[in-house]
Amino acid sequence: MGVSLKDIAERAGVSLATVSNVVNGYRPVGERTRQRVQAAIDELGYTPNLSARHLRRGRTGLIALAIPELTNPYFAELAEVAIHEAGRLGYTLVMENTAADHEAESKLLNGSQRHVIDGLILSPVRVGREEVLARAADTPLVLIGEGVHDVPHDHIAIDNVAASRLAIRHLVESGRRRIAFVGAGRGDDRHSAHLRVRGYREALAEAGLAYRAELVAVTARFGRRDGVHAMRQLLALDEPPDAVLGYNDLIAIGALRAAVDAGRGVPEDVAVVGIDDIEEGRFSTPTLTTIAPAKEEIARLAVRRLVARIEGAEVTGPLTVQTPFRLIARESTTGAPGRAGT
Amino acid sequence: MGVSLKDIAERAGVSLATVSNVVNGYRPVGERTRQRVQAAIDELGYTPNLSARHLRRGRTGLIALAIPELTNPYFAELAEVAIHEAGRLGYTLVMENTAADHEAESKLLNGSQRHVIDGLILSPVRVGREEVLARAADTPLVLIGEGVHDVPHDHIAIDNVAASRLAIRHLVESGRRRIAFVGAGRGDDRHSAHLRVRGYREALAEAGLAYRAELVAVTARFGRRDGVHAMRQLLALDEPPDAVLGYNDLIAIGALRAAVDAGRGVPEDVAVVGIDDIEEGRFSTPTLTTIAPAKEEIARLAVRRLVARIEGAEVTGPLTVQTPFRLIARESTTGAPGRAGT
DNA sequence: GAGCGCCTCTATAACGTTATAGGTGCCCGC
DNA sequence: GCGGGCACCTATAACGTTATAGAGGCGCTC
Repeated sequence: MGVSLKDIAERAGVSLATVSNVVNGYRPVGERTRQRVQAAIDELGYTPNLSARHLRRGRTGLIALAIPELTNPYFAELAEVAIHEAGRLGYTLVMENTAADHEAESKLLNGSQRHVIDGLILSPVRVGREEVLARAADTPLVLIGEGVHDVPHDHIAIDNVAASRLAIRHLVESGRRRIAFVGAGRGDDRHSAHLRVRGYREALAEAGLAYRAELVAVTARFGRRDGVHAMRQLLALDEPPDAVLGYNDLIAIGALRAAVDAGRGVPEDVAVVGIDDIEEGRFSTPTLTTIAPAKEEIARLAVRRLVARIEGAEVTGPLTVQTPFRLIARESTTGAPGRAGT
Repeated sequence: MGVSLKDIAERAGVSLATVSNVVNGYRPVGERTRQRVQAAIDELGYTPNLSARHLRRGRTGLIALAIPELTNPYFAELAEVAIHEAGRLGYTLVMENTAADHEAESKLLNGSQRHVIDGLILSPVRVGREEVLARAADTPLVLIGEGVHDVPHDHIAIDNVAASRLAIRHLVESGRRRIAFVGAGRGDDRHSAHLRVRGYREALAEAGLAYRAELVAVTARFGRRDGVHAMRQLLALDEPPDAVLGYNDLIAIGALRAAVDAGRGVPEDVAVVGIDDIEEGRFSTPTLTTIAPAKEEIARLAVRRLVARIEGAEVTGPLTVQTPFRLIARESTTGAPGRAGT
């Protein structure tokens, strides 16, 4: 169907191997021949057949980014950078949607797609340390976000405990005393929700504030809807919170909206902080104070690490990389009317 | 490296071809042999090498979904469905981010990735009818959204003129008289922005309202930020609008926020409507009235059509399919405080 | 001026599949 | 008991690429 190396070889009057060398630069080719071959390539419009190349090379040029949900803007933003970076390095990124489903994560991990992808970037939610350790596939794996620690794989994440602490400190400094956490996980120690709760507790202790179990709301998932439900219950308490840290921005936005529904002023009656710095929070009413992780850095680093492993490069430095983050104070805690979009 | 057909063949004591037939069911295989082969497959953990299969079959099993931006929730929601549907049909979906860039769209269209993907779903923004007609690649193409018409390719979209009209009619019925449109395109007739402006004009005419050029705001792009900027200028007019239709929900949300910044009440002073029904609008303050296209249907249909073309199936029915849409009235036009999330 | 090495280039064998053309053995009908 | 047909299976040639081994020509050294 398409134009193949053979066609070019015939046209240019050289051997197959020479054309291949012109295309790949694996072996040097004489200047005159190179030009003749290049001319033939341009004329016939040759593009390499990647299936054949991959078969021969034993690689597919595909890497997968597996995230729990694409409709969470945090992951969409991450994916956008990752796609670009992968392309830059000559790889094609395929998105896998685990939907926070245990089986889906497990399947990806164990490479039911064995021959399809050269490597996997996984944001684990349900899958645990043991499963990662017991992983059968032989392709490189890079973990992003929290969930699994102490495994022999690259791992890019922020320090969730510290991030959470920073958020709480901000609330304490602005005079808040009854601070709630919305979006705690269901029991599993490994999930980042757990780490963020830990940071919350540590920061409360630092500030000399008591930890109250009724102010920590567990949610089934981590969307806006969950934030709304949890916040409604918190606001119905005899002593409702005067501030809330959401597990992520989506939950915080849900909490924000629930507060409005209940007739509470944000931040006068209750301040709200999220984590992720999704664009939505820069335009919400009020705009959302948040902890901003270096998303671009996370995505880029993950892709680069993975590709380096695939290509067998010597990767120096530790397996686990903690990327920076910072607090961005906006209306939902400061009250100072800001300009939207900043 | 991996386990190949050959290994299975040796283990089961049959020929290569037989194993292939067990795997693919191309030719019938005796029950006893089938079981022996299947046992070997299970024992050794065989998975087909897709590169080889694709080389042989001339297909890659990959289809691409090219959208202008993944961080627009509308497209993220679309992509999520498309990924799932593609997987169901045995294809892997790769996301291409055109960033609304002309060159990127053109490259994809003309298959600089010729051998990589079996088909393309494109949401065209910059590329025009002529370019689609002149397309060099021989792989099937399905267009989604507006932008290009009257081309010999499948095309899935809503009737933008009608959608826009419906939105305006809703505003007129609630007593609005100075209705603005935010997010008109820059001059190119083909973009859906143009069609939505047309629907806007038609509906105004129907209602006996005059069309005023100063109420149609052109924006460079279609994000929240653009909505904010355009709305600021509209509100600075001597006679500011009492209602706004945004090109999409993101623009509408920007407009909403700009109105709040300017101290205007929504919807008392100015009503706001968007198009897309992204989840964000169900939790914003106020919640956003919008035109909801049948996103799932669009994504599913696009993938199915494409796969049908790739597999050479007879596709009946017209090339262009218009999918349904409906108006969802929320606080930003009704004022009636709703419950968030609906 | 013969030998050696280098620089180009070629021939060819994989990589793991699938499809085509053929080959068994067995049962059936005559 | 023998040819024909069928059901099942095998051998093998592609698909387009890359890597390996090696062949030819030319200049350099001694």
